[in-house]
Amino acid sequence: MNKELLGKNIKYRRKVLKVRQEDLAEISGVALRTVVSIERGEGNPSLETLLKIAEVLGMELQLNVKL
Amino acid sequence: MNKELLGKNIKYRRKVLKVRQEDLAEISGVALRTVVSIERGEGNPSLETLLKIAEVLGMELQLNVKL
DNA sequence: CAAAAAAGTGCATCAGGATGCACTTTTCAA
DNA sequence: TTGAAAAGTGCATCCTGATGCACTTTTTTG
Repeated sequence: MNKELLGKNIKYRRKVLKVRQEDLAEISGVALRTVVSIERGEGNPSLETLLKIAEVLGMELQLNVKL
Repeated sequence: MNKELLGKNIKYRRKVLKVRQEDLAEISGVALRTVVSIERGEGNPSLETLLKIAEVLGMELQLNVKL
C-alpha cells in the first residue's frame, strides 16, 4: 500500500457507493480539499483522516504481517 | 483499527523481531520520540510514518472493505 | 453540443505531527 | 538487589497536513 494505491482504492470504493467527493467530505467530517488530495495520492494524510474516510466507505485499515 | 490497537500491533511485532525502539526508529528513519508515541497510541501519525515503520517490521497496511 | 454537475487547483492560514534533547521511569539479567 | 539497558516523558521548534475559498477543468447527460 502506497499513497497512490490508497487514493485509488478510496476513489474506486466511493464510486461503487455512488457518493460524491463533496458528500464523502461532509459525512466523514474531512474537508473536501483533503478528500480530493488523498484520492489523487497527493499529500500525506494522518491516521485519523484515513480512519474517518474508511469508516464512511465501510472499509477498515489493517496492519498485517507480510506473507 | 484504531490508534491504540495500531500501537499495540506495532509494539508486539517489534518484540517478536527482538528489535529495540531505538533500532526501529533508526532503521525506519522515524524519530525515536515518534516511534514511542505511536506504540503508546498517542498522537496521530501520518501515512508516511506508518508506512516506514510497517516496512521495517515486515508488515503492510491494507484498506479493505468490511465484511 | 451545451449546460450542469462533479472533480480538481492555488493559495493563505491554522493546527498539530515530527523531531531532538535532556531527563525520569521501568524492565530485566547478572 | 542493583546497575545497565530499554522504554517513556516534557518541552520547544520546525515543518507540513487540514482547511476554506474562489476559481478552473473535466465529466456527464439531456
